[in-house]
Amino acid sequence: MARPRTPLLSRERIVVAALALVDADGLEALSTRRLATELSVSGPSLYNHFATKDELLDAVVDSVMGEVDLGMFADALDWRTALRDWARSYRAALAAHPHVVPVLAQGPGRRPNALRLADAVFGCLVQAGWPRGQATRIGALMRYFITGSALGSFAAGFPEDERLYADDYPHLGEAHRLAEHRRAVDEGAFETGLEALLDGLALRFERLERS
Amino acid sequence: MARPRTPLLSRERIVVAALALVDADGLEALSTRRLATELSVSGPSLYNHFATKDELLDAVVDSVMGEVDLGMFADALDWRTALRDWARSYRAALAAHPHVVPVLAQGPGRRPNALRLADAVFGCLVQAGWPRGQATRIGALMRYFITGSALGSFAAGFPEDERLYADDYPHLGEAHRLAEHRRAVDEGAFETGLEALLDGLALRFERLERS
DNA sequence: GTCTATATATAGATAGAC
DNA sequence: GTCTATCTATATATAGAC
Repeated sequence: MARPRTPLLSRERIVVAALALVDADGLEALSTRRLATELSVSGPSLYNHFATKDELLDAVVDSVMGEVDLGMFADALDWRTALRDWARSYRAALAAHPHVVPVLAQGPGRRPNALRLADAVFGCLVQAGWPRGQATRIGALMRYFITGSALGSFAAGFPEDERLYADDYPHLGEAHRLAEHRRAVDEGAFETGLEALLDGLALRFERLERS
Repeated sequence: MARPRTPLLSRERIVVAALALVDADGLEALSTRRLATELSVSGPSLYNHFATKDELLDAVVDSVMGEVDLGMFADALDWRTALRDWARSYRAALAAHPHVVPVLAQGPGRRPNALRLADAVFGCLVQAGWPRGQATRIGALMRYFITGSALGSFAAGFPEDERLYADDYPHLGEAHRLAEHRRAVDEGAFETGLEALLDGLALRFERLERS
């Protein structure tokens, strides 16, 4: 096939297909061949749009960060409400694409959406009255909790084979039933942890204001 | 070479070398060929000790879980002290081997050390008076926070090139200096988050006891 | 901007000699 | 229990025709 009238591919089409592939079968399933097949083109055609596979992966990762809502920081509510809403949106975006979490947990690098997110969180906290050092730590610890929440289901990690636990793990007698309640357990743990974290931070903020 | 008098390899020697390789260059660097070279044997020799590469990887991952101290749960101090000490030991073990975190965050599976850990944490919380449902959530949310903390450095994720931030990210003017203080930032964030979490959980525990 | 053909590297795993 | 030889599959990427 020669050059088509209108291009078959675009960076966006490629990124969308690549993300779908990663979501379905994991990062290691993202090969240029498979991606090209999915897009009904030949492998080398992709190199007209991305110089290397790494450049493509970067775009895929940042597209996930682009799904995170940052609007709550503009409206300047209190820091606690903004942080809660942001955390939920952030987790939802990551949990929809768990296989990209290990990559994006390496930090923003030069990816615009990731940098925009860091900028918004830090700006909100400083504006609310947190000292810059503390604001940095809060940004970090929130990312720790959220990426950890999206990296893997807690409930689904326990095999459903009841006999596995019986003899050796006295307290795990009901662990084989965790997978059934996967969503409730995982979301309950996230919400409990989020509120506990915010309560703990609020205690520190009160102390700060009194001094 | 024929069968040697004393075996050149053992499961333990292989696991230790494999972990060193993963620590140095990441999970994808763990190939049977490279591992064999590192051990001064030929590739296929490894298959006398592990049936598949997956079986080997499982052993590597569980060896990291074996580094986590669980002694604090036996002495039955208050749950808060035990949880704090355990969290620090857990994070230290994982942070020493960040490349295995995405695998072990998938849950315990059938790995004995991982199951032992889950059993100890859950048992401690229930014994301290937490309802079983709450204890499950606390085990989950602690794992979220700890794996997230060990998955990647927050500080090291920001490029040191000052010009990157200047125009587009008004609040990140000092972000290029984060990498310098990497350890202080990452450990400070972990400690702050850990104490905030424990404070928030303690609030809930008090409420529980009053009712 | 897409194609076919291909270069080059590397992977996990098996067969069978010793 | 280790070896050599090899099978089979798959990867990223380039050259050059159209």
